[in-house]
Amino acid sequence: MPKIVDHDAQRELFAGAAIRLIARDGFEGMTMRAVAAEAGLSYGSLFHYFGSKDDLLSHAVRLLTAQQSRRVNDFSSRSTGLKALERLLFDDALVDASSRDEAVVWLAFLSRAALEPTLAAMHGQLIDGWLERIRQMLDEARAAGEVPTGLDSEAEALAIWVFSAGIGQQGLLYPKRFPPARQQKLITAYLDKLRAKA
Amino acid sequence: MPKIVDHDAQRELFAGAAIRLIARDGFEGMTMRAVAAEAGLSYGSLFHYFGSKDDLLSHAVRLLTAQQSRRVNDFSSRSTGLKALERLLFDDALVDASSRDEAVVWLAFLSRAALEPTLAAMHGQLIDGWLERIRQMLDEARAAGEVPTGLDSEAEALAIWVFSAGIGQQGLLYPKRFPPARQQKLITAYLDKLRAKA
Amino acid sequence: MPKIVDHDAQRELFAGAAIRLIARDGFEGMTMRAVAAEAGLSYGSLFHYFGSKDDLLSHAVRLLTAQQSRRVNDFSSRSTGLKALERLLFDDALVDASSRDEAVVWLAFLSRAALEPTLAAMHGQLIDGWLERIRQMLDEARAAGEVPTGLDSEAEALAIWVFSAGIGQQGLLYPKRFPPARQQKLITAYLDKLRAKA
Amino acid sequence: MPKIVDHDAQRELFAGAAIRLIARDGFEGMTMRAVAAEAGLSYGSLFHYFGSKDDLLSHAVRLLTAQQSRRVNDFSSRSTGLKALERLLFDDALVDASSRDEAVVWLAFLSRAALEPTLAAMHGQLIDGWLERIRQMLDEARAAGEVPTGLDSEAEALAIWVFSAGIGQQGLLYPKRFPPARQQKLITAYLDKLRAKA
DNA sequence: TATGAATGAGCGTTCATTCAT
DNA sequence: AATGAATGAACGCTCATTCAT
Repeated sequence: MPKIVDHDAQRELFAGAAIRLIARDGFEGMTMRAVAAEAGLSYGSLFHYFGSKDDLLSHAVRLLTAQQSRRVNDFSSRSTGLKALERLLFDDALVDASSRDEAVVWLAFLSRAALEPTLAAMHGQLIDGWLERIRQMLDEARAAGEVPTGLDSEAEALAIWVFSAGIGQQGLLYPKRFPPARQQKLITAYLDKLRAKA
Repeated sequence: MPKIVDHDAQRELFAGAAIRLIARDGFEGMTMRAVAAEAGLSYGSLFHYFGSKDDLLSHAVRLLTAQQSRRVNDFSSRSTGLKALERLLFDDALVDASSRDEAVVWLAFLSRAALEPTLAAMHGQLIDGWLERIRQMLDEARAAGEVPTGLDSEAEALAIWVFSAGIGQQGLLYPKRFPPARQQKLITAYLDKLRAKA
Repeated sequence: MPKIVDHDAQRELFAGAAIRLIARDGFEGMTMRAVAAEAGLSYGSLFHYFGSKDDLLSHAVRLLTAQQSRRVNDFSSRSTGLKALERLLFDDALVDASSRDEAVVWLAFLSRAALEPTLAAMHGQLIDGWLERIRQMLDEARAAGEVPTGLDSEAEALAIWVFSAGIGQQGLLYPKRFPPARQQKLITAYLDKLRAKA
Repeated sequence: MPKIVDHDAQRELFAGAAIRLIARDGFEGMTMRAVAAEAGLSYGSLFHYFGSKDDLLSHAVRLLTAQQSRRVNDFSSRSTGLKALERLLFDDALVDASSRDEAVVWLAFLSRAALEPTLAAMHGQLIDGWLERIRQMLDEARAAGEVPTGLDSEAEALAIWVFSAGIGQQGLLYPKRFPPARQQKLITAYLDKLRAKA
């Protein structure tokens, strides 16, 4: 009689452990043995759920980005326009103590994506999704008269994205000079410039 | 008398090989054997010049950043104001085929800096140096009347830095959507906003 | 359920292989690869049972000395007095073909103990145990009237120990001049001198 | 014009450095680079004077034993009988702080001699020389009436040798229990037993 | 399905030795 | 003769992966 287990729950258990360890030791520093130990499950069973380390890695990243995507969607549906955009960026791009682990894993992912086309493709899809959300918010803002009618929402979405992503990264790497409050201020100032033109 | 060799030249030979391999295989994917082969010298010889892999790694990063610092200094001394700043950002922040290797290594370095305080400190120093250069250029621009007199050059330097760094990173990771021309346009548009206020 | 193996039996398998190889190649000459091959198991497997070469080494020495200690205890419980002592020394201090490996490993251990305080401490404990056994036998012999009542059993135990240890070592290093028969004769002659005084 | 150097003096310089390093790091722990550094000479020149590490090692041991042989000869020529023997043993077998290095190297040598026939042969020759000196002293003592006329000087020389060698070794390995004074006492007590029979 | 023992390729590092100058 | 750079085999150790139970 097979033991009844929730396959997906076990997978998430392992993936969560992997994320914590990547945040601590980096992608390559994470070992399969350590993941099993961190998850509190046996070593051998890890290979029942993930065929290889790469498999686990990509699942962990997918888990991470799914959570982020869900948050983006939440924001874009809960409110509209520039205010929604600002709150989204505050919540998602800013890096503080609570989001540090995620940011470290994301950076590690980027570093690998620069080397592996497969991961680069995955990265591209995620970016496109986020850009589309931002563009929609900008269109809403324009319709609401918050920003100039001549605004090229696609180009501006790109600019906002790289700006806020850059801010978060610096917040992770150099928290002394880019504390959360400073990150906020930079984002607010940027959005204000958009508004000012109106 | 011993065989006459230029110690520093040999070190640069190895460090250059290391940079190429990091760009191809990542920090951890780079092996000492591969570096020796890439440099065209023997494996054992590598350890005459670098006591350990970490030693080689930090020297390679230092070489990279020294080159970047030198370029920044060149720009800030050769011309002045916004024009100088724009050329600096074009030359240094943009990522195209020719600067791809450097950008990959830099990203790998950032990824490690998120885990190791020593590298984080090194990163902080480099950032500070670049921020200072940008601030000086902004001050010159203000003195020349290119930007509003009320401009907070320190805060704006931060914004310019994270923006251009973010652009370069996306240029590396998603060249299809962020080709060099698009990167240029984004930077130009950003600087124009500064000017527009004047 | 995992493959069922006797963890301790595997450890002894490796430790036994280590002892044979130390006897052949010395402490430093023994390689982990050779131990695995000698034990008939794979290289990687060795590191499941011993975390490091030092770990294996100390376990091997411990195994050796445990066997010796057991023999000493056997002797001191099976018979008493000078006769017991003589048989103990014949069996334990003498070096012939059958005990050569043990003696070589022991000598290698001594050589390392002269350099490493940790091993020196281990050595001291072993010596103390053996000295105590010999002293007890001498006390028994004195109680039985085999040796003079004025005998200082502690000092004499020391003398007997260094003498028999010295003989065994020469038996190992110079078997032509110190064959087992000669070693026996020297020990017998020494003990006779004790008796003669009675 | 070749530089005028004292070939043998350079060799002794290296050999002396080797002995110090063996005493500190063991036979295998001694590296050729460290020897050159310790001798204050260049690495490459070491190989002008010694064709290989083994060559250096055997020369260092030869230097050590030559010094010991010289001392033994001195004693056997300067005085006679039991008194000479006692002084010889005090001076040569005892291990105190000043002779520790020599004793460590000697023990390392023994450990290797157990593995290499060449060194074992060298060891045998040295032993034979020392045994012969002791036998002569015993013969002198017998002629002088210090020991019983029935004494088997050859067998007794063997006994004295292994006893004093054993004492010295314990003095090295377990100085707390075998301090120099205790070593002396044990030797004196042994010789007294010889005399007592007279 | 679950477990952890078994495997061996690959890593960074050391080092005696050789060799060009 | 003197120097130290060059070489590569060998070492201890790690680790993802496989497999027997």
